[in-house]
Amino acid sequence: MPKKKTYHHGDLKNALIKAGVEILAKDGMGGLSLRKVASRAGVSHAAPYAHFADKQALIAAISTEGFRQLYTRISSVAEEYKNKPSMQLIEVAWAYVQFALDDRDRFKVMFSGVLEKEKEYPEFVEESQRNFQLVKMIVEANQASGMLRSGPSDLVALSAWGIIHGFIMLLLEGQISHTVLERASLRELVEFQLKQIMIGLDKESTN
Amino acid sequence: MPKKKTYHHGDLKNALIKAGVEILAKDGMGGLSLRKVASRAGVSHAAPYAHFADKQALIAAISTEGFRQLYTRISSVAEEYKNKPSMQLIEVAWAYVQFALDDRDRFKVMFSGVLEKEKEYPEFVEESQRNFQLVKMIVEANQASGMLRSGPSDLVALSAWGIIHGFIMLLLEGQISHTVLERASLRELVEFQLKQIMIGLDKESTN
DNA sequence: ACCTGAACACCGTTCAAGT
DNA sequence: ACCTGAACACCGTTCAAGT
Repeated sequence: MPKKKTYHHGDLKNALIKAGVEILAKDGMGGLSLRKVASRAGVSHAAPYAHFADKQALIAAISTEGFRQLYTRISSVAEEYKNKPSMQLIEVAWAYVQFALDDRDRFKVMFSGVLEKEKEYPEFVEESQRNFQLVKMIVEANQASGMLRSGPSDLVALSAWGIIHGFIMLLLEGQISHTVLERASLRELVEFQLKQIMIGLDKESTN
Repeated sequence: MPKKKTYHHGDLKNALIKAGVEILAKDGMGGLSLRKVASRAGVSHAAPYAHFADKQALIAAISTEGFRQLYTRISSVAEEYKNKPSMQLIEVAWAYVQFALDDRDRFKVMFSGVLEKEKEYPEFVEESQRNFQLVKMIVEANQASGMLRSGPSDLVALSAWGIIHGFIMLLLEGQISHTVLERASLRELVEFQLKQIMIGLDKESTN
């Protein structure tokens, strides 16, 4: 018979990332321990150290993988609405909000400073920059189609990203007041936020 | 002679909050342990449990105290620029940014979901809502003086807060690209962000 | 090369006991 | 009422050893 299994996995490294994402979704950041991740992947508590220098390195890998998925989703929505300039920005923003809501704790890990010394993880930095470049390109397309004011595209991209990112952060933190959330759907709130920086939309859109 | 000291403190509860803030500033969230806080306050590791149900309760108290200080700073700046409508919003936003930068890790604790089940801490909820009400009032004053578009003041307040909050979060997370940070000062970036939602400022302000 | 089991220092939390 | 010291379960990390 063939050698069946080397020890446990062909690819423990990715199995650990996957286990980490699952634990994050179930138990949140407070419940994410390296020992639990190892156990869920079916190996001893010391096995992860063959693939990750420490807990931070696993968190970096989880974040990096998250950025890859975010890029895929955002770029496919941007492509889909390429010929509908009036909707593209809003749909992209909405996809970003959904990404955050789909997996709140992974989003927090990516953006809330759980990962310290992020500079030490070049893949993490690269993936996060790739996402910003994408936003910048989308902003440039929206400036060309007259949906956004002209101006340095990286600064305008920062505004657009910031306004949606701030909204999500306040939302995830439960900082958005009850009365606001009762009056409008999340989708409407996102549109209202974004329309603040879009051109020719000085009318109120929500009451 | 008088009884000298009961055991150690007259007010261990506040001494623990203070010790927690100090450890947070020095060692960050990862270095904040209840045992270290107790030790810094000069008591045994079990003493905090006489004043806080658990570690989360101490974190809630630290956050609540942070919101109190934030309110004090924001409202005093708003008062100071009450008769200078063109500067008020920018100065308030700048004070918010400085508050975050002064004590990055405390800010993260307040806004990055380290505190789970925040609903269980009524003082925390109350202080955070008090801050939002303040922003709303400032927005209303700015609408009255023609600096901000009309519209439901709570939604506009959410936009203004969101855009600055998003900027800070991206900044603290190191997500703002090198090239952007080289071209403009933080102060200029904050102004650029805010001018996106202010009236009659369609010109570019930064190059 | 990849994984295990024992070991160490540290942590959150509980509890009986002391004043 | 306020605090201590011992105890327990859990955690991150290291290391000698096994295949």
